[in-house]
Amino acid sequence: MTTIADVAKMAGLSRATVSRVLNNHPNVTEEKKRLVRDAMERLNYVPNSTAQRLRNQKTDTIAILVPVLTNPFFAYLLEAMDTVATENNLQLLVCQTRYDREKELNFLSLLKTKQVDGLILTSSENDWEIITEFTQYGPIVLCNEYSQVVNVPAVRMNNTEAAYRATRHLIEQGCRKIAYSYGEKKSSVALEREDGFRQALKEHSLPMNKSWIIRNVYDIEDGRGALNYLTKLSERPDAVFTGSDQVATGMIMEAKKQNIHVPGDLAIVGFDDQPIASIIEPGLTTIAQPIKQMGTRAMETMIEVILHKRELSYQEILLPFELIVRDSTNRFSFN
Amino acid sequence: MTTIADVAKMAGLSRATVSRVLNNHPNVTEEKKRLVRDAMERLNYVPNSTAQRLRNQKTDTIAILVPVLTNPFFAYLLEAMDTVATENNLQLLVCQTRYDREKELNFLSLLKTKQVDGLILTSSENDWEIITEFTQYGPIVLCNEYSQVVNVPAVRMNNTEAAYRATRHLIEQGCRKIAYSYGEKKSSVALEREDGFRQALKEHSLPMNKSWIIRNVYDIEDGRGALNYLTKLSERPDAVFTGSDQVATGMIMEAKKQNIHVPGDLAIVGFDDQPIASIIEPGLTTIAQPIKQMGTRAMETMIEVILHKRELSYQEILLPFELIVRDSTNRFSFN
DNA sequence: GTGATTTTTGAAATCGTTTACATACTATAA
DNA sequence: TTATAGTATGTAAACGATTTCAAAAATCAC
Repeated sequence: MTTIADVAKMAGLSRATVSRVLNNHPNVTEEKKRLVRDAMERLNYVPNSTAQRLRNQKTDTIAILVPVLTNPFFAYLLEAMDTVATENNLQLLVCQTRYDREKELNFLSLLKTKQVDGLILTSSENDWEIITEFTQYGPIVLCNEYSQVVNVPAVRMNNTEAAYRATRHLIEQGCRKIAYSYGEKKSSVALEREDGFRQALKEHSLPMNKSWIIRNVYDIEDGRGALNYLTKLSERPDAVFTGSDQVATGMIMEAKKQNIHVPGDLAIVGFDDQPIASIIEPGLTTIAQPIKQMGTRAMETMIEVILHKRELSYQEILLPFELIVRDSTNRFSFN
Repeated sequence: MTTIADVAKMAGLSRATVSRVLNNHPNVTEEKKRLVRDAMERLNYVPNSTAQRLRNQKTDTIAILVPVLTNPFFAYLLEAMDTVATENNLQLLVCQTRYDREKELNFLSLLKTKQVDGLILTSSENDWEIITEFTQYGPIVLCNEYSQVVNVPAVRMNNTEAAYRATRHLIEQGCRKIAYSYGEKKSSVALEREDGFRQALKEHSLPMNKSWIIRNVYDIEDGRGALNYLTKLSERPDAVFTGSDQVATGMIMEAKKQNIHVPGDLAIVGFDDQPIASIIEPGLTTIAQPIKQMGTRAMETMIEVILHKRELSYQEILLPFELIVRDSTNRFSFN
């Protein structure tokens, strides 16, 4: 491996001068600059970035914790973050937690071991008290998931409000027995949505049947299972508000298979407005999240801290959502 | 920041001994071990991994170059790689090239600058000669994309054969005027598929109309555009073989909008067998790639080199594909 | 108790950079 | 010419770990 010392020797100069050329310091004569550049060229020299990291005490890398890459919501979120990061010469370390507490802890330790300059959390398996501990090792920004306990910036959507609106929409469509499905039990996202859901039911004095709350559903396959579960109940719901378009899609597909009419027998609302929502038939009513904005703002906030040394503290960036109505809830003019 | 020196001081021992405890070296008395561990605990010490990387001359990180994260094909590929990497205590550095030559070059330099121990390429924008140059800086493995020019392992599918089979299937369905769409011009994947496509046409003495070859289509939106392009032609094709389920999906959606019947007016074959292929109506006939296997084998090959110091040379790992027939090409019993 | 052997520990070099400080050189002003 | 300021370069000490080598301590054999 060719090092700065080799370049220095070949150029007949000291390592310091070579380093100065490398970092565009002033006060290096054009002649020496040329000498150094020639030597670098000849030796095909590239600085070792591990050494630079050690010396400069920064990595120019941000860790992003996501549960899974295969959920489009997180893929698009990452894409947005990546765009901003790249523009600012920062690397992204993409970390898949697979909804696993242990894995998440390991990734959080990246901050401790100084492998990354900052960390963005998009979901979380551990208690907020535990996560709070890690804030002493480096900047953390929350995106999507959030908590007031952890004193850090949070970029998010008002999930309570969104769930409330989605549920109210179902009620307005004439649904009276509404089910709710979500993924992680502890997730703030799921809790908030459940709040909004309950609120809407309460406002209309509708019952809240415990067996209509389904947890641990994440993807299309889980959605199919959830639908099967619902159809086996003695008292079936006439609508379901799901935590994800993936799940809703699985439900619609299984409903078709079982000749359950959507929305006639069962109206379905998804979440995220993923491409799939407008592809499946019937089109899926869903909540459109400002994914791109969320990713962008989260990364920008991180950059403020990392690059511009801004102090980091609790700060809530609330982004707007939109209820997209499609046929999966259209009970008045279904064919 | 607390360093190994702090621990050493508190334990009343040397840095060397602390390091030995850290790395489970033999020949450290239980008593000193305890002393060191206590000190680490008290000081909440964690080794700085940048320093370890510099000293050990390895990063335990593999870079994976993918064009985009939002294409499920690459998301699933990454997931498979991630699984194997994690089991072997390796980190993944996910790099989005966005089909950009410059970006790809920058990521390739990660090898030069010793930021990663190895690199897996899943697509490629630069000439193979350029990529060959980088093999001197560290191990490269090809996955999906491939080339015989670069003397490195390649895990892939026989795309020529797959395209041939898909096209023949269309011909067997009675199609005679078949279009072909792909993304990257230089990509080996696209070239191979075009080969297979041409071969099948030739075998059946079918014409190959230049205006039926559509390039630069990647996603659902591009698929819509491609369909619009085709419908505007004076001589329209009666089938299209696309390079991706995303594109095929876009075409189906736009076809519906324009009242073009699939497969009656236009039969469509996709590629990848993404979830979407069985969700859209009509169901999409497509080639199922062994994504999980591809990712797994590629990462395993890399690990052989990194962890077990196996010599790396050209080696082709060919994996099987499957033609999944659905309604988008079923011209005999469509309703 | 002595010498040989083995185990345990520490001092110092190393990985490849950057930078504070010292020094040498150049230019300017009196 | 000399003092002064400013510019260009080099020396050596970081950054935080690991490891070689040597020395010290413990163990063993007689």
